Amino acid sequence: MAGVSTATVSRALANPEKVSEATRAKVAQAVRETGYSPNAAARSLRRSESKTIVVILPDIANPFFSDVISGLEEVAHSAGYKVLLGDSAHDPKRAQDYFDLVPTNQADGIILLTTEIPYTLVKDRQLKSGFPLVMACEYFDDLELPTIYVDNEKGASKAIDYLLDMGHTHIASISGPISNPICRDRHQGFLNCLRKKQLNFDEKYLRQGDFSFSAGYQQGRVLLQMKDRPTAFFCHNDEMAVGVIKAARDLDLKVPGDVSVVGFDNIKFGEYCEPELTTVHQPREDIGRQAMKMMLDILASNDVPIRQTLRTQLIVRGSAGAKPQTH
Amino acid sequence: MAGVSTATVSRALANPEKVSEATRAKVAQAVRETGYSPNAAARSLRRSESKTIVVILPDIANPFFSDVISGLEEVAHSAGYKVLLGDSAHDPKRAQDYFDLVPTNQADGIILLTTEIPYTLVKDRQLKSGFPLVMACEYFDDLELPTIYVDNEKGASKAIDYLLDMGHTHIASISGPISNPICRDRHQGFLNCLRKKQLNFDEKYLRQGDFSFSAGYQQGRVLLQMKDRPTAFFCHNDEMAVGVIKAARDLDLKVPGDVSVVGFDNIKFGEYCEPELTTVHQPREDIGRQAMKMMLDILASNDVPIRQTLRTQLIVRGSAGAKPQTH
DNA sequence: CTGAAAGCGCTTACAG
DNA sequence: CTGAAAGCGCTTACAG
Repeated sequence: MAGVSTATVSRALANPEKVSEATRAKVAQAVRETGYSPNAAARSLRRSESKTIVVILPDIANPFFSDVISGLEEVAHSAGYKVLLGDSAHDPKRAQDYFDLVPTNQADGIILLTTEIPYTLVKDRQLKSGFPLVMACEYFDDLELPTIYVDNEKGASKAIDYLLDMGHTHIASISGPISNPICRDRHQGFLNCLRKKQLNFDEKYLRQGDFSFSAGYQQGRVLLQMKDRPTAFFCHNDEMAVGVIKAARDLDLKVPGDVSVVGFDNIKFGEYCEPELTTVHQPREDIGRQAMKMMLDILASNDVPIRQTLRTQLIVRGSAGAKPQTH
Repeated sequence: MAGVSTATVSRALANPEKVSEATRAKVAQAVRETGYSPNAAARSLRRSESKTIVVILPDIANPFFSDVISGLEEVAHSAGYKVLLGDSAHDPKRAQDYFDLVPTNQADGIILLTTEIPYTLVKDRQLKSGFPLVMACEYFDDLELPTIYVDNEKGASKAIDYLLDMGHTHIASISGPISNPICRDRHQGFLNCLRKKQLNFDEKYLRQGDFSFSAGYQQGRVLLQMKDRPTAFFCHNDEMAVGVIKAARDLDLKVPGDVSVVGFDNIKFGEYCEPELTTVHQPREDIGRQAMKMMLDILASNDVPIRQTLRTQLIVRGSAGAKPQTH
């Protein structure tokens, strides 16, 4: 229709500078009239790239991830990449399926936001050097994977130092799964602070949850019903912290009058609960942006650092206060 | 390696019943040894289908959508389809890009969870009969699009009848954008209930928000500072309802003692705020499942209904109570 | 600056 | 039940 070969059309569309201005105009006109759009499958086949990055996350419903995703998409989009979101929570077979998108050329790389997938899956891929795999938010401690996350030990320390400064000595921890390295780091930060003050940690004050509201509620309830109940809680995420606050309310305990609660993540909702949540902020969009930049660097065969950490920030609101006098 | 032609390998993998058992075994063995995986781009090109469905939603951070997505993915996955999530919120150009995935063969269909995208985009596609487009949760009232959503008018009526039964006569409404048909339906349900009781609606009690926490907070604050402030609020979603509760708290008003608040959607978080939220439940996973089934029906050239509605349910918790005596 | 031609890796109608 | 062959729609090295 433009009176030129398909080769020229291809060039006019993909590398306009390789084509004369007159031809470019004719092609553009014909494209407009016909409503032509290039077939992406054919292009993928020819170029062996899909311009798609898969992001595997444990739970779409967790508001923590939405900001990470925004950051990820921002960078991806401006580089002409699409983001395919994969929820792995329900079964490990799904994670497998998502990983398989790379060898089948449906995706160019994988960004992992969770360690809750079969370890061998990651290990095998990581061994093939050149498999484009980036980890964000969490990490595997025995794998040399390009990773971007927050200094969890320091983050926890900020929360615990704050509670110690308010006089608390009986501090409980509602941790995420202790198999998770970031949870171990946070717990380490916790212990370090106690040690500096020559305080011992009583193991009965440590409970594990799965980062859900209800885990926080259940574990909080158990701890609050102990005869020497803790006067403060450090929770490994905000949803569990909100669960603890509800447990306290149900037991007629005031927050922060009777119990102080500190969360982790700084999700939006923390500003709207009662009392407003004191928490440790993670720069979620930044994590997302950096992770996608790392991925693009890998795909461009640039060098990428193995691990990179960002800073947290203690956000002081109303859910933590002085240790109660009577205790 | 299996000593057969590529045609036979292809058949052994895609239509095992067309191949002898011995051959099938040889192929399977070779696949295992080589780690072969078929190139999806080539398959897409040949079959002209991508087995990918794009879902366009206004805001990934809104927890309302995560359950819809679960339902969508459940059905998609079991039919061998992938789901590509697209956040359209930030700019309309993105929505355009997502729509373009269909003519370029990168996606087989579009599921829309929002009306907040350029209208012409949808209109043009809808005119091309056969363009695989399904709408869920919301709808365009002047477009004949296969749509699955909830009976919003009835849903609102359940909330309002409940408030009227408790003696409230000054009920405020914090609506979503009134340009949104589902918001008009909800408001209509509201007005119908008042009319049945011979009550007039005072327009000053109607405020619009954008479904965010902060919109609920701001509009709630304005309404609660009126001299004849309402004794009850009907909010078009739960986040705005939570915002109103916070506004009441900041003004030293008790919920539900001084003000009753009812939300819409029944998001998880409603169970963890104080007081727990009374709200109208939407069967979100069902909506998702049905929407994806409609899409698969369209792709299989089966007939699909233009509009299908599901039922809501009033969830009574603690945020709404009797009209205060003193008022 | 442009065209002819080859080839990316599948799938499938056709022939045997 | 199996193979040879064509073709899906691009892109790009090569030649002019």
